[in-house]
Amino acid sequence: MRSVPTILHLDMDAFYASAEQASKPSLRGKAVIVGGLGPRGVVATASYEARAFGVHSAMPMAQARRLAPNAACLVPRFGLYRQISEQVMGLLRELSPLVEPLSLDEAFVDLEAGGAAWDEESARLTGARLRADIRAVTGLTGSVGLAASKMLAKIASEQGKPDGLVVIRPGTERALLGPMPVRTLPGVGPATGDHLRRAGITTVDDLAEAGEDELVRLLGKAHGHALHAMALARDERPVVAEREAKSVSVEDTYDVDIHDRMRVGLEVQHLAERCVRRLRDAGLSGRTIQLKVRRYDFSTLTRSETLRGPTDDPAVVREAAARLLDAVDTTGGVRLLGVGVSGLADYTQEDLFAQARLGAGEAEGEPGPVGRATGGTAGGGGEEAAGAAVGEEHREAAESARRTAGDIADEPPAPAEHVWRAGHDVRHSEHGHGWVQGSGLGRVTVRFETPDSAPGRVRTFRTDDPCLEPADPLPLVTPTPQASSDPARRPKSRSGAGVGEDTSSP
DNA sequence: TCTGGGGTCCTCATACCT
DNA sequence: TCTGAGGTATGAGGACCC
Repeated sequence: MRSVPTILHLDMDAFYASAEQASKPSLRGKAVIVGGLGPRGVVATASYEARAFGVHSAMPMAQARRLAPNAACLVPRFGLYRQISEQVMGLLRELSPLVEPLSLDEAFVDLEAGGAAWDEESARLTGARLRADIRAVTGLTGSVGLAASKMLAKIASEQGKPDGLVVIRPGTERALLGPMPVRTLPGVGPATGDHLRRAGITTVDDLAEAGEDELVRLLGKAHGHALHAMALARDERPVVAEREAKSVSVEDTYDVDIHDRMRVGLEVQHLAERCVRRLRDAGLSGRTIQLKVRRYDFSTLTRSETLRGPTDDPAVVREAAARLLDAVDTTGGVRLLGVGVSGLADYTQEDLFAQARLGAGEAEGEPGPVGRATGGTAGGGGEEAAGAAVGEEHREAAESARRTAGDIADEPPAPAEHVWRAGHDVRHSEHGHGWVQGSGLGRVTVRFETPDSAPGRVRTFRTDDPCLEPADPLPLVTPTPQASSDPARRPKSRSGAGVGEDTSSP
């Protein structure tokens, strides 16, 4: 393990909820809960104001609403979060080529590899500057942890939350970790935590004292070794920039359990098609098809089948999923269905045909998947990508509406109309930009405000009002001409002037 | 109180091959 | 020809993460 705290972990504070507050002035300082709004929804993120009521991630939304009845509850807008995430990841990549994103709101950076830090002081300065840059570019706050390993950097950023920076000095790790509960360590969840508690192990010190053999006996080889090393603050995992996806899957939880076997079959077909769409969008194909069924009693079954070769053919995936479903008993009803593809390969069916043609005699160069154009999913123009993401959300909204409608009755298909989802942006030809505060009974309530306006006024319209249409999210910070492209602002040089006294250290 | 969605990794059992 | 050991692939399930 290195002897300088030059691994940085960034964790954006209450990311989805903060993004919503930044985009909606009337929600600033208020309890905001982002998550599924259906009867089986759970909380994805709660603002710190909502957390004060006891609301937290993964809590059933119904329970969250009881705890914080006045909170604003919004569905996630992944298009917006992806946009902001790209801005943040861009700032991280200015520091080092070794950036390992863990999710939209979290990443590791190897500052040493990028020359952005070489000792504790330079690391601290770089971390402080990064936080300032994130705030300037996105309007949001993030917490930074700095340490000599990934595990410790992550623990440090957790300690810094919200809106802080914590450095764990090399040499102090064991003393710091020792008294912490075992659940602090990554990879120790509720099940492992319980298991260890029953064995009398509750703190990191207890883990270290238990010894490697005992931990292997309790938890198995891989987990036992890994946990023992972590308890001794040993973590040699490098920051890895490029990680390839290993599987692609889609799943849906239904508002009401599905009992009708025919309907279950149809849903599986739809899921297979959506899964293939995602697979193709990523320029991938896969060999193993997996079906997931969660039954009425929450028991979960998976069935999988490995094909002779990779495919991205919707018919092939649909048929495999249908075969797998044949082997599953769904009497009693199902609450969730999912279809996934793993054993991924970096080419599509068309490539296979192309390769076959080449093999058959068209002896041209460049046969492999390397130079393949993948149709603008990654790295394309920012605005275009954002538009695509929003479109995707609208498609998902329509899909969700279709599902819900299907749960209620077998009615003839309704005429196409907009689905007004809470929190989503809209534009009114007369009142301008706003967001949906709620809808129902043929009415939609809109609050007209923008990220840089004062809290706006609320108006109610008919859901089919022709003046109202869905809109793309507005940028949270109005871009200034030379923002972030000014090299003088870049935290690259070794002569950085002092930045930020807001740092803390344990 | 009633538990999402999209992933990764590990363990254990089984089958097949050498 | 039979048997067992070991490696590898596959399938199911579970824990964990954000």
